[in-house]
Amino acid sequence: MAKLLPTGCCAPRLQARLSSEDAQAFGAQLGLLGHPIRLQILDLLAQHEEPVCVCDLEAALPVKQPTVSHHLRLLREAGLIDCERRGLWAYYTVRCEALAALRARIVAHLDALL
Amino acid sequence: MAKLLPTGCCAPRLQARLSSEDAQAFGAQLGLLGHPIRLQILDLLAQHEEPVCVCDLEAALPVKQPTVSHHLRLLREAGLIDCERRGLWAYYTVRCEALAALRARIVAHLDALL
DNA sequence: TTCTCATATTGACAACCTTCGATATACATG
DNA sequence: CATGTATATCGAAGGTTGTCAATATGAGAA
Repeated sequence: MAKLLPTGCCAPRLQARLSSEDAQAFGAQLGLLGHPIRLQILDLLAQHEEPVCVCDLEAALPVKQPTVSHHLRLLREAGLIDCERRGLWAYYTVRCEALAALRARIVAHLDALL
Repeated sequence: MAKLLPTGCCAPRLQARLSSEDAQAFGAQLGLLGHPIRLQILDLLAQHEEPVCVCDLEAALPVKQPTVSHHLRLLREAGLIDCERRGLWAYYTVRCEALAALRARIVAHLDALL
């Protein structure tokens, strides 16, 4: 008589609810958020109604200007912040709607795990 | 008379609500969550009441066994999952309380940005 | 004990990320 | 025009992370 459970362990066959593509996309969003400088940038922008310019961000952060610009670019490409040029200066603001949407997505994903 | 605004731009002086240490810690938690394989592992564990063994996870994931073990270890060290050995097999479960606590922390942080 | 199997760990390599100096771009002013 | 300033981009160095083959560990079976 053949063995019924060749591997010996229990489960019938696991299948992911979360596809690799979805996991990739969601993971990328979480990963983008999961960086201390980017978190601090969002925090600095969020605590001021008025747009904040790069030199002020640089002064408040423990990294140099090219690094600030780099993270601002990533946040901008993710749609989480907006940029507006005024003369020499570049002023940034949080895109509240985008952050709220991301928040909702995160909450939904986490709730699916409970 | 001295120039009042040496740099020329507006803001008085920005100060982070979020300290570098807090940003580091919170970023690390988000970063841990922000990986497709780890998201899929949590999803697979969460969708089954009963503990799931490593070989079943491996079969459902697009990476080899040592990589699965590696991510399981990270999740375990973060307190997000529990491990229980039964004979040859190792069975994993999500720690719902820990996930719920993480969820609450994330929601609180994100709400502070809106 | 010896064998086998499931999982963990090690070690090496590759891929990716972060950072910053140097440089480019763009705008204002003289 | 030339000069100065704020920000963006480039390019390279260094560090971290992900992956897997090989090996170790530990438990059950013979």
